[in-house]
Amino acid sequence: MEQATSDSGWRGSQEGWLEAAYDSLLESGVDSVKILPLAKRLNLSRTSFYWFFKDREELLGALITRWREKNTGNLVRQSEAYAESLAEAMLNVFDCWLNKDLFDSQFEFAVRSWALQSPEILAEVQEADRVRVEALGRMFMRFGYEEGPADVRARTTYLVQIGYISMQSREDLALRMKRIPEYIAIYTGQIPQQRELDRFFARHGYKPE
Amino acid sequence: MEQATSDSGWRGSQEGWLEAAYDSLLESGVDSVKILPLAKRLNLSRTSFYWFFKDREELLGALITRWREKNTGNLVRQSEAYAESLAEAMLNVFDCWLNKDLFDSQFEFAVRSWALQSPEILAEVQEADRVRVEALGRMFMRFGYEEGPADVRARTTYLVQIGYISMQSREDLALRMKRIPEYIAIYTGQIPQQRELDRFFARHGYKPE
DNA sequence: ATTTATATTGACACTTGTGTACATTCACGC
DNA sequence: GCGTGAATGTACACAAGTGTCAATATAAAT
Repeated sequence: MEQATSDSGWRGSQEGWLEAAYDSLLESGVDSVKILPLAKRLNLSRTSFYWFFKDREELLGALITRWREKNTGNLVRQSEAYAESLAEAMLNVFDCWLNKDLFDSQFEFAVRSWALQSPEILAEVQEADRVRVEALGRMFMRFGYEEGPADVRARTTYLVQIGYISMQSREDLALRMKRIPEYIAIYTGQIPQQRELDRFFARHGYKPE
Repeated sequence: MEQATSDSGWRGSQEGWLEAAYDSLLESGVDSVKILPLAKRLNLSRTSFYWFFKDREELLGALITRWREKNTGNLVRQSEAYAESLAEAMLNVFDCWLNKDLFDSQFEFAVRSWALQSPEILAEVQEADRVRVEALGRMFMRFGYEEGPADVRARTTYLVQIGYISMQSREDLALRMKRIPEYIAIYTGQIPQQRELDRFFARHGYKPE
């Protein structure tokens, strides 16, 4: 009979292997996503894997789908969210950079690194970049920018974040928050209102001194 | 007796293996830098490798040294070069982004991806980031910025470029040149002088319409 | 011609990974 | 308790990589 996938008494599951693969990908890159080590981690026999996935390829495909839906999906959504000013709209986008549920930076970096050794993944990443920059460009245009300048500003916004991710630096929340108003000013040419910042800080559980 | 390393009648050499390793690293990442495939590429026996290098580790170490000396070395040099205005100084830095001899973007990306699977490389990359951002920060300070704002602007400048590299996009020279003045304006808050731009365009062999 | 340092090779022993075939175990419905 | 399908495990065959060793080749110096 069919079985609810979770909590069915069995030790393994699609999700279990996928989660282990995800962990390994983030920690050490695609080449570490090998069935043998995952099996050890899960305390399962290596070959048990093949009950859930056809082969390694299928597992890697599942990882990419997960990445695409989470990161690109949420970034586009945030860039389209309601806002009264450009600064507020930008702060909506910044939610992504501070909330792991909206945008998974480590996942992002791991996938971009993966692109180096796989043309298919490279195509995926470049398509994602295109979609994201276009979404940000539309955001600037909603607030009165012409297409050209909107594009350069969208790129600056996006590239700084991709660069930041690529630096893999682990700065604390306070330091990052302190820099936010200055970044907003550079990207939008606008000083954010204090109440906009307060709302932003509040929803990220940050209390400025 | 001692022998000039190049053109000594032998087929292999330190440089030969290193060059092959470099090519493979840029094409497909560290995990592709394997002795067996390199040997095939060089039409040499695999084991011949061990005459020039102790083991794979030593080869990878040589790659890192090459990267450090080239990319970090030149970026720091360019940020310290003579300039009459901040915009001109920034254009000196931009030389790096347009001249492969000064800054090797693909190499940079490959090394950053490598950092994902090796704590030693991660430490190298983070040290490089620190050194580079500090050098850029000093450049802004030379032109009157206070330490705080100089740091944020240095970061923006640097992060956009790292982000650009991370996008692995292959845009043509004309498109990139067209965006330069706007980027300079965003980073420095200054409009570059026409003669500064002309000098910059000229030294990169670009003729604006 | 002989030596010598430099370079190359094949054979060996080892490790880590893949995927298939077949047998076994387990939880549950009847 | 018995069967059934879902899940796991064992055994096999294979591929690609590492590094060591002893044997051999090559160019040049004497």
